[in-house]
Amino acid sequence: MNSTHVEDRARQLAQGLKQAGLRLTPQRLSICRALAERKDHPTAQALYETLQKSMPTLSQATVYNTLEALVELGLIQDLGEAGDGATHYDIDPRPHINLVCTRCHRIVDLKEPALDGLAQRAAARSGYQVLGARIVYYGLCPECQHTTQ
Amino acid sequence: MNSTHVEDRARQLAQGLKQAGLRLTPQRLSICRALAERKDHPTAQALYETLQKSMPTLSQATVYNTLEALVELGLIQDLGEAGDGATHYDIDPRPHINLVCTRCHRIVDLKEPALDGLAQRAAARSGYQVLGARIVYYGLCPECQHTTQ
DNA sequence: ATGCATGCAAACTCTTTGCAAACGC
DNA sequence: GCGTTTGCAAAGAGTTTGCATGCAT
Repeated sequence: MNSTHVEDRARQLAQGLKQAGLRLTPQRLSICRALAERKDHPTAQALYETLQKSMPTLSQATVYNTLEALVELGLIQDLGEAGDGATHYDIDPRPHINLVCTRCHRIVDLKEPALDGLAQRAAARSGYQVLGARIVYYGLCPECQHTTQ
Repeated sequence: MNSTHVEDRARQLAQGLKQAGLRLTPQRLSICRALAERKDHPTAQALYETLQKSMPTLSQATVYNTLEALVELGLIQDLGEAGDGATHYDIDPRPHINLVCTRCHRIVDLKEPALDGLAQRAAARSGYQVLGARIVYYGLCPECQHTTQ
């Protein structure tokens, strides 16, 4: 997870958008770069606030639109909300478990081999065309278990 | 899934609330019964609208509060939103796959033995106290795959 | 040059909140 | 009777929308 890796990932996301026929605007590039730099599971608002520092005219709509496009392309995951009412995104599109703390709203990833191929099997059994996954367990993180409130 | 089963399930939910120290109000009983009768994965609003016919003074807050209590007790599942912006609930709390159609917003359940014990293993590996799950694949249902829009 | 994308701000919808009245236990 | 729960309505927050302007290709 060095800076080269971050740049590669940003390029992957941007290339994905381009190959889908979307234009590579400075805003979209910035969003892809911001996503690749993130080590957490940001919300649209969090990305917007971060990006606004270097791009004051950026609008929320652009952030939401770009995230939606990336999700539909399967390049990032839409994790739903984490107890804070806002949708969180996962930069890693590979199937894995997301552990959400409903108290501090932090999310950690967990590699889980049992999930490999599960989406394909589910698709075959149900007839659904599966476009994305949301494998989330929610509860309390180790830290929040030991706090009174 | 006959009417006896529905009544049993409603009683289970109500008993769960009672054992948690919550009072068995007519509103809560109605919500439990409405949940047990459902064969789909309703939103809070959908339940509210259904219940309002027989209980005109019921407030949205009560529906939201009761659903939140049932989720925290692990009696029902909070599936997050299904592409329509509203949170859907699953009456069945056992671990299984939920297939969400992002076009018609229908949700189907899929039994999946690979999920058994997964929550416990994830909890052990991560230190999280796991209180609930949200195992969702989203995509297009067989019907919506064959519609132009 | 063409038409997709952006910015802006208002609108929309789901959900939550506060407080007085009602009622389960 | 006590303390929780409800109802009501307004507030709150995340997200979406519409349209004129701007820019990637």
